[in-house]
Amino acid sequence: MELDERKKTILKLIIATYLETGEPVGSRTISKFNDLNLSSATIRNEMADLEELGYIVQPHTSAGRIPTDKGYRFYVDNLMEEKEEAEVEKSTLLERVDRMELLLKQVAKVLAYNTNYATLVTAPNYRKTVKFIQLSKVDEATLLAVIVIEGNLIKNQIIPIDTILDNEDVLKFNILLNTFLQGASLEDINLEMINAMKKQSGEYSVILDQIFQGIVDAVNEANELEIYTSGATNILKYPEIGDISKTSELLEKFEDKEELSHLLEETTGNKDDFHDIQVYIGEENTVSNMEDCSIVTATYKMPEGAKGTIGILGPKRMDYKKVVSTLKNLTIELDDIFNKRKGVNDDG
Amino acid sequence: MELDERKKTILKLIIATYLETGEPVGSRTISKFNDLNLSSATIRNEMADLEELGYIVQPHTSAGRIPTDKGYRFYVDNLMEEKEEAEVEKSTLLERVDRMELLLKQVAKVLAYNTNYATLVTAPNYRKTVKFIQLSKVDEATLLAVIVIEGNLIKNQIIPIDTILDNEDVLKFNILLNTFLQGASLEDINLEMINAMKKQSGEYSVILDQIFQGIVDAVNEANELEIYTSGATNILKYPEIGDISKTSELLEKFEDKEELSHLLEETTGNKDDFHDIQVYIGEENTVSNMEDCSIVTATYKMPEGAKGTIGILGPKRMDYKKVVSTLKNLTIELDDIFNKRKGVNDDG
DNA sequence: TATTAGCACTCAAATCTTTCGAGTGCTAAC
DNA sequence: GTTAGCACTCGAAAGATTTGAGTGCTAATA
Repeated sequence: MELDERKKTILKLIIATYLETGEPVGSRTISKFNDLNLSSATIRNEMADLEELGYIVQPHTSAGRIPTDKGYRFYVDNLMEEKEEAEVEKSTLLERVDRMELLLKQVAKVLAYNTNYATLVTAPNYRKTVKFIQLSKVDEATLLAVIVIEGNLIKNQIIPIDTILDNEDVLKFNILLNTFLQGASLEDINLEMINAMKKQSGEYSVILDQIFQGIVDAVNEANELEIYTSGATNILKYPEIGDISKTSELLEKFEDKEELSHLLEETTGNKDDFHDIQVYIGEENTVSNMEDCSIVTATYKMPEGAKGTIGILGPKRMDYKKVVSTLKNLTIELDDIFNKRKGVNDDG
Repeated sequence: MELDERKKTILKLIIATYLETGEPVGSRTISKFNDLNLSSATIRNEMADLEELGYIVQPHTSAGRIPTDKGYRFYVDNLMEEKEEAEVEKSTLLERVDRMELLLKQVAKVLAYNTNYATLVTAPNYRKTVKFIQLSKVDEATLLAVIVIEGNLIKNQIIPIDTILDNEDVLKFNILLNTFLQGASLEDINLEMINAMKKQSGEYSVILDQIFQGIVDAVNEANELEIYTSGATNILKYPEIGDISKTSELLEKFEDKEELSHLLEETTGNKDDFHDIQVYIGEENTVSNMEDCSIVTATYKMPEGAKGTIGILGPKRMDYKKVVSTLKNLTIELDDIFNKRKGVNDDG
């Protein structure tokens, strides 16, 4: 059965009211909306239909109705109109920063602050290439390798060495490293390349090994999955999770970046919607312990087609309207930073 | 009234039992300890005395006794004998790391893992001096400043510039910067010094300003209070906090580094005990919302007399024995790393 | 045919009642 | 000084009662 207009209106009112109050919504409450002009009895009949169709459910016999996952889904897809442009306060809290890492951390923080939910942001899946590499002699026994990745992700690595090098040696290494590595993507840096470098340099085989080890370590670190989170403690504010042990599990899960990556990886780039905002409601989340949560994700795009994900984790009874519009604005702002202003990812 | 031996024994048994079970301890329970050979009635009399003296209290009329803050204090100061060396499993989980920052993060983590409490570690209050500074040209419009502080704390700063510099210019700046800044403590880097450098360099006044700005930013960042925390979610496991809103407040407080610094700052270097282990019980904590917590702190020392603090935050009903001995071992290990092995703070 | 008033019914939540038992304090005997 | 014995207390758990929001159904109405 298709939902007729009236059923849609009623369903929308039920869900909107429930989102506000968190209490099961009764027929009387709905019948009070003036523009409807229906008695509670009529609403009851409609509600019975909506329940049969699986959009709402009674937590117990003599209670009002609350939305099911299916109900939320219908609401998000068909009923929820988005906030008027005027209503949405532009955040503009993002400062310009040069380093992608800092920018994304900031995004997570601002978003958590604005929404009062837990937020997570992944770095874009762009092909990370070495922009610049610098080996310096800190003291007789120590080198410092600094690797700047495209997007100004910076990795430092202390390399203890046995052999004493003079400045000229270090300079030579720098030229060697930059010749080979500049512009190379991180995946390119393999044994083969290292061997080629070794061949070219000839001498210093032991120390070269130490240096390469350091650089490989740094590169691996740079290649690690980067997820920035913020507002984890907001999870404690979701009363529907209730049980402290459940909350605790959820919180721990939220701190486990490995787990979070699973949460987000399926989301990136499924559709080609405008900013690809997606909502995962309750059981739609494949990760365990998240049945009582919803996750809203958005995709931001970098000039070369690389994409990253921004996610908001909240209770099912989440202010979808606000979250979606906030995310939309944020991704617009981000795209702006990445593309027009030629900021973070400036190739120079 | 002084506590006689028997009262001490009974108090110790009461507290030890309570630490284990978390339930109020009754006279019958204590009378069952063989080596005591006293009836419950006698214990009751003694308990009445101990209560009058303020060491224990009844949560309600017909319940057993639980320790007061004063009781805990007496236990920690006089009754608790520390764990036998044999019982304590050496952690040895600390890997050698070159960078102070990473080491301290690891300390916090290992400690949280071992104790199941929330932990916090402050960086030592040593006079931070610049060990090495390196300016590099990343691309035409961007410089990268890398500053290595004593202890191998590394700060990176991206400096956007307007003027185009050739490599020789950069080299000149590097020499200039290192000449002035190497060995300088962070406090030394003030306007006066910067002006001196400017005078020496003569030209490029605009770009020098940009560079100095970047370096000052990085230095300020390095000078910021550094506190590393771990195991915050363990707070959720303290049942005595109970209320989720209280727990939540505590958790938020724990994530606020500013607040934490207050918590620890009074502790450093009060006494000159062996590793200066201190216990703050309940109301003894001046920070609000922490009345139901205890904090155990220890001091580690660096060769030049700099000190840092390691703290463990747990419920009042905390395993003081274990925590104190764990902290003792850890500080010994840390002192070992800092002093003997000449690791992290190696002056080269 | 759709809507509604009316009414009996349901059931969670709040409140009160009862029971139970661990633990106490006190007294009198040892 | 120690202990057995006993009356007493009071929280926690379990059960009983009340309340009220909400339902479904039926019969009357427009």
